[in-house]
Amino acid sequence: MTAFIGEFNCKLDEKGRLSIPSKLRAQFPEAVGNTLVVNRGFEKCLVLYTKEDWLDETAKLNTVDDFMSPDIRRFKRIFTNGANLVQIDGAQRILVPKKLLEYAELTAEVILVANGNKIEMWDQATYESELNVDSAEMSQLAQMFHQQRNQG
Amino acid sequence: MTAFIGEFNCKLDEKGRLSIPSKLRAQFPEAVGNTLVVNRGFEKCLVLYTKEDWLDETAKLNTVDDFMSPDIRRFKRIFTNGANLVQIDGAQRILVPKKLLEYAELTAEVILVANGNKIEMWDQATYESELNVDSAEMSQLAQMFHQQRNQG
DNA sequence: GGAGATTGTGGGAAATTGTGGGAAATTGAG
DNA sequence: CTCAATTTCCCACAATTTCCCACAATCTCC
Repeated sequence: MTAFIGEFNCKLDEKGRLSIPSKLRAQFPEAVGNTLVVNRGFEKCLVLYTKEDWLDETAKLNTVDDFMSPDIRRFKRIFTNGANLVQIDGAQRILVPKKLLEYAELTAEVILVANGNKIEMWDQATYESELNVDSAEMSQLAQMFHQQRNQG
Repeated sequence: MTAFIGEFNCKLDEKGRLSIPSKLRAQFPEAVGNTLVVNRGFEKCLVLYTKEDWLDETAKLNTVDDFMSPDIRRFKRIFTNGANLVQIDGAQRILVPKKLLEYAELTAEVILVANGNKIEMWDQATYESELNVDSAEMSQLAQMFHQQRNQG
């Protein structure tokens, strides 16, 4: 599995193109070629995957059978529905689909953040408020994480 | 795991480059190569890791699935927040990303402090006020540490 | 203490990267 | 079929980063 590192400030131009910082580009495995997958994130952000990691992600979905419940089917549909293939152009940029731009309310200033095998795309303003925690909340989160981790 | 020792005074030049004292450089395991990870610290400082140690830290995070809960995702984000890869150049320097310089308000005079497998980077002025404790406070802190430690 | 080696500091110049925009190609609507 | 809108491809300029060299400061060993 790929594990990306880094946080980058990028700009969207008026055409909705986002140039991928070379530091990040350099972390893509050879095999990526020029194709990535963008999808909606759970929060108000987008998520970039290598095609391979995306397939792993969808494989995870398929471990739960559609017969199970309407909600399962609905979740899968919504999750899969936002996914888009994007090509990296000659200037290291991708064209982000309009629908997704609107979903994440991306304007000009965008932050790319590595998160395991995913890369999240945030509007700068949104990102800053997401990261704005006081130490009380932080320690609460840490505790919660600790519990969840031990439960599996 | 690496365990660094020492406290060093360094200078940032106008390009934002920090030269790593040879005494510290000598403590890096061979395997480090020329790549380190810088991140924001909880306090107004930055933190340096070897890439390996950083991956170990984050591997813990990746054992918990993102589907789990919003809080999990938030915790991961806050934790990995400003991480950046940096390369050591031919003159034993790293280029500290502007964003992080601003965050820690680093000016010319910088202090590097070893702290387990991390190396903290402080602006000299900030560091001095951080260390400005009287003995009453010190013993109070020690007591608190002891309690927390026994609670787990 | 002095001479040579090593380390720290600064800056110039080349290479790379980021950004913008023009024009051709493609698509879709009427 | 034609026109408009979007997408793709390409080029060019600006900014940043990287690479390199040179000098200053410090350390080490004799």
